[in-house]
Amino acid sequence: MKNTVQYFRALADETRLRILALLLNSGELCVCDLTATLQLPQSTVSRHLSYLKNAGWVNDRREGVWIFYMVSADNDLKRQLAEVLKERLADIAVVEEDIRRLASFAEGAHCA
Amino acid sequence: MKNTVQYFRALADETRLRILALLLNSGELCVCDLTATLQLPQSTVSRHLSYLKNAGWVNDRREGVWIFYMVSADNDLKRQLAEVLKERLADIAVVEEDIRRLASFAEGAHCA
DNA sequence: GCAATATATCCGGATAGGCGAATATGTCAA
DNA sequence: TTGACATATTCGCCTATCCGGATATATTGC
Repeated sequence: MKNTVQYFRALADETRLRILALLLNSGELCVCDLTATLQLPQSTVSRHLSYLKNAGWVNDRREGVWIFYMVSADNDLKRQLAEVLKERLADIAVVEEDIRRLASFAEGAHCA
Repeated sequence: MKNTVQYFRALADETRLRILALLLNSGELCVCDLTATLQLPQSTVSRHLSYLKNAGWVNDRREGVWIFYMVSADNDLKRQLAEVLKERLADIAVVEEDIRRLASFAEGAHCA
């Protein structure tokens, strides 16, 4: 039960929902892409990523200087929720903008 | 977006998940049945019901002295989440016990 | 080793939200 | 109108979590 509550607690925040929407849309992203897309302070983005990781919602992978995050849907509940999020978040205006903004960055050209 | 966050915030608490699991299982229940089943102080149950109502997760209906609560899944997101909850919460030990305890009460014999 | 970049963590301060005993409100029946 | 019961709200207290600037900690290339 505690895990279940934690999964939902992690979803109870606008920034984290935006992050998950972007990751579900793109597969994986590094912190700098997320920071640029969300237009939020780097410490804020990093803190929320750390929260999502602790809650079991994302994994990370280092590649040189960059750390890429991806959604980890490794049980039935998370899998089903991820499906709902992928389908429903895309309708929300802020998320639409985020996805558009992310797409407008040059491919593979991470960070400033 | 604010509504979406609020839906998830309402799910980010063990007591509220237990309440929703019971309501999804039974259709509707009065506060005294919930209090007896959850074995929590009445003020706690009432407070969480009020939270769920504000968040748009439940509706209530008065019948004499009793107030019955039922899940309100009146949009796609809530409908899909309710489906996931109904399927997934039932596996959790605490919820199984709750449902068993509720069933053990005499039918229609509300409250002490 | 040093500079540059990416990421994580620390800090102080604000706010939300949890709890349960006590109390208020609402409804019915006699 | 009074008593009994169901429900809601108030209260003080405590913990979690948010924020973002400042500061650490990688990692890479020179």
